[in-house]
Amino acid sequence: MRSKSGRPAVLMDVAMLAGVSAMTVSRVLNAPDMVRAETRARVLAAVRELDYRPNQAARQLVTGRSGVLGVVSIDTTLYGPATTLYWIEQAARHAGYNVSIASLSSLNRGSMEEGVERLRAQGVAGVIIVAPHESAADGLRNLSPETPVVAVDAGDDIPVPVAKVDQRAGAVRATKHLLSLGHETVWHVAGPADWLDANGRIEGWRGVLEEAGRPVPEILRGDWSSRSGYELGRRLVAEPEVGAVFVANDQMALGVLRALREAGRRVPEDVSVVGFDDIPESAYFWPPLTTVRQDFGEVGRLAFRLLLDRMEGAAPDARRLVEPELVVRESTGAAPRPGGTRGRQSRRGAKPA
Amino acid sequence: MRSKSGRPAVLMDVAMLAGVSAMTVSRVLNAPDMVRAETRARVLAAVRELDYRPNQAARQLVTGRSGVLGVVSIDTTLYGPATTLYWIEQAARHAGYNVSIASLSSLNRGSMEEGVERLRAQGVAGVIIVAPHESAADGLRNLSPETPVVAVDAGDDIPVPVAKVDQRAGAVRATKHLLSLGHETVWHVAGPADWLDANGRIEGWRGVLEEAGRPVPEILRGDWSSRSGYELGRRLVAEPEVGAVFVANDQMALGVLRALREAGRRVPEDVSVVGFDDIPESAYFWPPLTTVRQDFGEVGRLAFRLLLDRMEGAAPDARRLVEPELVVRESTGAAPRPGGTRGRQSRRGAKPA
DNA sequence: CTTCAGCCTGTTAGCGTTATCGGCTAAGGG
DNA sequence: CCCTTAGCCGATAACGCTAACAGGCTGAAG
Repeated sequence: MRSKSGRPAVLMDVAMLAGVSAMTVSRVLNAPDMVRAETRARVLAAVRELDYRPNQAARQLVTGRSGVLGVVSIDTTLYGPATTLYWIEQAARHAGYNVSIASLSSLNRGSMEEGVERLRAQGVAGVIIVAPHESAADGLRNLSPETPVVAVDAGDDIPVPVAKVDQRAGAVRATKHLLSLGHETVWHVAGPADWLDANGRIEGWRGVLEEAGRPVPEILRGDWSSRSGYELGRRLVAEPEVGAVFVANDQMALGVLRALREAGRRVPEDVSVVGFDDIPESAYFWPPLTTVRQDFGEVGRLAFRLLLDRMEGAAPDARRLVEPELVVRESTGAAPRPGGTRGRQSRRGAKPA
Repeated sequence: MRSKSGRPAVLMDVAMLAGVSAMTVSRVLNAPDMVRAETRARVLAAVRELDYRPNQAARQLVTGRSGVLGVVSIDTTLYGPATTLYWIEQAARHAGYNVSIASLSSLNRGSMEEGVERLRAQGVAGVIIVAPHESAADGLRNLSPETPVVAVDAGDDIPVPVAKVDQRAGAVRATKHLLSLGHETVWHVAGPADWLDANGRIEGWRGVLEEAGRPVPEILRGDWSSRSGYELGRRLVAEPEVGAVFVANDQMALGVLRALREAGRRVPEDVSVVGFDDIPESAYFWPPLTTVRQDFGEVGRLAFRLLLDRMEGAAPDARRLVEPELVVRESTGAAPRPGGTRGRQSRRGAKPA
């Protein structure tokens, strides 16, 4: 039943209906054990009768707790950030928190700080930052410490706890996989220069090649999009000796696959390709893509746990890594035997218009 | 400069530093014209000096306005909802609103109402619902009208304004395109039964076929995933007469393409395929996918505008459609001439293991 | 019977902000 | 010269809730 008068019921209305004081109603809601069962039942009945909902603003004003946490994020349209955000929200809800978001449309020097500021003005209890950029890391450094903050996929040199996938380890696995297949070296289509993820993958890839004493080809820079993967792929097919490519995400890998096919290079017979992320579609690429799976869900949950620790004033050391996993499908295969029977002809110009 | 004592500055601190009353400070912040320029300057200086930030909870408590709006959404991991959410947030921010989210993990009868409830308890000024399900529509019907609510992609028979893409029109375009290419009829791989989008697309598709007097093949139900598209695609290749397929989203279309290729059916020579959504990757499928573009950004902005109207008590009639657009790429082509020279051999069993 | 502890409930006083009204000053009109 | 008006500012009282303390009641111990 709705409130009798127009306006929604407040604590006092419930108290009067139940014949108790306002304080008792408050207690029933916040510390039920402290009130006698019979009284409690009467109050609860009144609550239902009036369809009473506590006013969060008033509660927050007096307790200082808002029960809301903020997520500032870059481009939640991308699969990774979107998935991370989703799982943060799930975890937060189960712990009784609501989440407010601030999406950054661009990432110039101050926009991240401004996002945090907006959330803080809202009175959030804590903030999770999903903006794996170098420049975001900059912004993080001069953040006032009043509000607990944790970051997702940020660098190691920032003053807040970080939940991240071990990008380097993922790249290492991808590169070693390719080497173990007999390829002499591995080309790399990387993400944008200011993305930490992109750089972590470069480091892992380069490390393996150097350690194995292999030549390190020049990096090709993409922007995560299939379009850029395609364009870079066309540059790759111009080099007949390219036999293995590690692409920094699955979308770009899709573009690379297409460029390869258009040039008449077979995958994996002529060229092996590894992606990164394991988006749900990549198992249905042609051929199904070997890639490195990132568990974004785990990252989201971990980030939330770190924030919770932080908000409860727990040890601030926690800074953990989520392990990525190589999932081998059909886009990688043994290197063609050098000088083998099957000529590695570069069919330049065979590309259909 | 931070506040001198530990705790953050409040209105009164500013007032004392500026030598005015609290009320004057409040006015400077909310109605600057009402205070003399010289006083205003003094107050503003004090605000900066103390790094004063108004307490939103207190403000909300007294004004009743929160400046926050809520979005309840199903699976923000999907491209459509994620993009819509992103643009809602952009629009909201520019209008000075913050946004809180409530993601639904499942959509049983009450979960949507519960999501709205959670947001309302937070004191949001309005709610946008992104949950294009039949069951969501049910939940919408018995929503108390205290908080303004608008929906995205909902049915026409619900009591709130709706911003949506004209799914039917999109399906009509896709189907007519296929028919105009000479195909006798068009198969349809649909989305889940309780998704309104899925049903709108079915209606458009069926309408065109019936109007043209063509046979209406049985619908194949998927779940939006590439995996389901693949499985359904394998059912399709078992029918040699399938020459044109309209798939309800691009991810499933990817799966269908793969099943077709595995069975040795060429696209578009043997089978034409049209998708829906135009995700960024679909231009790089093999072959590039003909599809129907939905402007999710426009939908998000429109939804926000409708909500704003609603919150300001404007006319509640506004219920507008965003037009989808057919983008023709290379996955559709002329139907093979019936009984033509090029045998339409169904190479069942040619699928590589 | 008194006393004291322990449980339950009520009273009071804010939390930080804005609405409302009223007062003060200075300028303008009669 | 007084009265009005406009412009600016201050005092006070909410907004709805909870923290902290102050009782009242019960039953058991002395």
